[in-house]
Amino acid sequence: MPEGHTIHRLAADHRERFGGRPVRVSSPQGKFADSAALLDGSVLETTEAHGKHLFLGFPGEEWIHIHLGLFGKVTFGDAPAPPPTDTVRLRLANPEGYVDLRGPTTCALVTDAEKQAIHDRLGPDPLRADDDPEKAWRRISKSRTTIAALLMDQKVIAGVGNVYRAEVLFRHGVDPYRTGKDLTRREWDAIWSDLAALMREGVRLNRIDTVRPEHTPEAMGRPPRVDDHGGEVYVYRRTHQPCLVCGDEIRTADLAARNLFWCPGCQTR
DNA sequence: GGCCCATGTTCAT
DNA sequence: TGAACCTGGGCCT
Repeated sequence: MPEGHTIHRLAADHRERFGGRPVRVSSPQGKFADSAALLDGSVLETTEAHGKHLFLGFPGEEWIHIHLGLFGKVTFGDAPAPPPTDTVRLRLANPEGYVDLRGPTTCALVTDAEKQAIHDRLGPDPLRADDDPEKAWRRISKSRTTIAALLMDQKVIAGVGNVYRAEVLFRHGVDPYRTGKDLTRREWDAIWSDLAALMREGVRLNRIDTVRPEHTPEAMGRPPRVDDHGGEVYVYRRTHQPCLVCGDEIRTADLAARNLFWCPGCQTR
């Protein structure tokens, strides 16, 4: 379930449960074993998220760099920690609890300079208070690529994934196939601030909800429904279902090897 | 048990 | 553009 909100939430949860104290570090699965041994028993000093990248900071400006990819999962639990299964890439533990990381694309020990290089190649993140949407606008406003593809490009904007991409375009009535060049400054500003608000709410609730109160099935006089991925959304994975707002059939298409979802009735701008 | 799919990214062609 | 990588859940037989 990894879009940017998940990673920012993980940064906060790791800090709260393990920050400021020594942690046991291990890699039952083995791929991170050498680095785990180096860090074992040292203090987790800080945590940070940028887009979908998570950083756990240890003394000596050493960081565990984690990227969940499509499959990565994190499980927190209270002590006593159960014996780890053989897919646990990283386990952190202290007397109160543990956290297991499975299936990440990346789990590596990096230096401060290597961490900085990662920040440098990422675009601004709506969840990082000091990040500047202007940086993203400079690229978008010059690009002939579709806005749907640009929103997924982490060099342009960091943290947006397939769900937020689909949902924010719906909420602004924007046709996903319009190009970056064609977007107005006003539209971009509205999209950025909406993403910041939606994703902040995503961090708080640890799920993606994008449906405005006036469009919930209850408010629209329709039967209640449950999305199969934990949040309430307008278009993501709702192919062939009627749009909550206009009733048109939600469409899907392949775009750059990812599934795109949109409502042809609402997204006409 | 096997097959398909997924909120992601990188590398080879 | 396609394959590869990392894992688990759902659905099929």
